[in-house]
Amino acid sequence: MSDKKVRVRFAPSPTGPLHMGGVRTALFNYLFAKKHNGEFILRIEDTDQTRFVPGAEEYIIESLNWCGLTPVEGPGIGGEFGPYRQSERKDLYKKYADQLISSGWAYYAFDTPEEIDALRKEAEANKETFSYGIGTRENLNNSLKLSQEEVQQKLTSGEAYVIRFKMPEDTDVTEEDLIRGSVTFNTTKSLDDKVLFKSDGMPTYHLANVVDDHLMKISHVIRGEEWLPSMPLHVLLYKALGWEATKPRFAHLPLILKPVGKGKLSKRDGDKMGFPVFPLKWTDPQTGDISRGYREDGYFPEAFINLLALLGWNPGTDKEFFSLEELGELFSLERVVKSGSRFDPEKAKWFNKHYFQEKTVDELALLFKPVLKEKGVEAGDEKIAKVVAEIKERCEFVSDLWDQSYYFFEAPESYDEKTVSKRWKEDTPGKLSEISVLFESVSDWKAEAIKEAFSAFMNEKEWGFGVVMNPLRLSLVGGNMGPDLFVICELLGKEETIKRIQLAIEKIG
RNA sequence: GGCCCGUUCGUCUAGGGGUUAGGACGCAAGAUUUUCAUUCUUGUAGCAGGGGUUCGAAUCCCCUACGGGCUACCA
Repeated sequence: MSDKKVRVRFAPSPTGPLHMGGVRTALFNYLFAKKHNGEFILRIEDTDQTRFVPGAEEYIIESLNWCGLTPVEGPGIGGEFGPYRQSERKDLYKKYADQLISSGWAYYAFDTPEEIDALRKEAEANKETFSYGIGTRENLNNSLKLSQEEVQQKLTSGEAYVIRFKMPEDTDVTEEDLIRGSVTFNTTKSLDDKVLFKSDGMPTYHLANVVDDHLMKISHVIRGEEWLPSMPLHVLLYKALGWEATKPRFAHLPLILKPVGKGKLSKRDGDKMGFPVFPLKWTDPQTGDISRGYREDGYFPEAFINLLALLGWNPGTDKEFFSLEELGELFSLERVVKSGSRFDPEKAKWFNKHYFQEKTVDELALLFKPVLKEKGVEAGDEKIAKVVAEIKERCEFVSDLWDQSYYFFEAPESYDEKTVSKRWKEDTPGKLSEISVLFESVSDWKAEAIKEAFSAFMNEKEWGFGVVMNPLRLSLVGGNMGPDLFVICELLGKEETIKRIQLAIEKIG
């Protein structure tokens, strides 16, 4: 490996919200940079103006920020290799395309999209695939076939053209992938003459990405496996442009697959199975469709990062929880697995639960307050903290806090039917009435004291604890959930506890 | 179809010639909690198939099957 400074880039296209697979690509780039004291750069690849989606770039940047993957150079940040939006670099690419033409590595092609489409359809009808390149280019409408005069005439008359790469014949292109090892492609067998420069004056991804990586001194190209088939084209482009000596190293990451079924993870899977596939909530500006996000679903960014890091990478130890900083110290491309990973939403929850449990009661109480406000509940900080302390361990998301504790803030409106039929006997109302009388007499309303009084009373009456405790819980909570019964009594307060017992006797009967 | 990449418990993975094939999620059972959850313990389950190479193959090679990606004037 060369000893030049490590500079990596995350280069998304602003065509919509960033997929969690994209976030993982960004993460691995970021970690690789951290590991090697290098630089992590954001570059927006917006060479296709027809696919521009308003808000997508902002979404990408906000997502990276939420995850803590902050670039050192990029749009809105600056840097000495800017601009970092390809649309703003438009004027820069043409000269490289021209250079390739004069050196014989590329040519003008005047075929219209309709003509190519027709050829494609024709081939399809014969169960063949049309490929513009070796074997077909000599018979098409381009500067290889046409005379110099004809080409010149078309050019000066302003006829639309594209510039295509002239793929050399029968050449084996071998390149070392940092994850997969040596990969070889034969040009004649698998490569066509890709368009480098479009008729609208913009470069395609292939040209822009090679030119920018070179100009931005990118040392390592770390991207998804879907780019592996175009690696030989890019390698050849570096050669054709005379940049072989400083060509970056390549690493192609395995894909994230659907939890069940075939194929890579898509937006639909999330909708279908009830988990987010995007880091942040996204509202489609065209259709108004809403896609849920990890952030809005209550995941902590550290959990999201942790689960993403372990999807396709592991440190070779049994350790499973890592901070972003730890990951930056441990990461290596050698330990990235080669095969695609199925995403498991259950394990994602487990990661969040871990980080949830690691939060202090005060931190969680702070997160809980806005939820309470939204529910129209007024409660003092002290009570909120006490409640959170009691129910924390049975929650894995901030949203669970309310589900597990609403009865501390408002009396149950209904009683769980199963619990009623199982625990509420004929003599229950009578027993509970006696308990409420007993509670009236408890002067020191603390869990310990209540329990003591209750136990003494139960022993004196020779009643079974379960026979009374369960319906009592039902009266206070509305179900069979919650922490220690006497703690609930204490937090509810004497008056409210007795009120709820009487309410349950009335309502259940 | 063509090209390329891949294949260890249901899932994420360790292991890279000699291992009782290890861990985690999930699931199940037990313990504990006079209740629910937590927690703890135990269990469950895997080298895609077939040929080689070798004293010995999950591990190296080949074939097959299966999975995945790409095959646009999209990235």
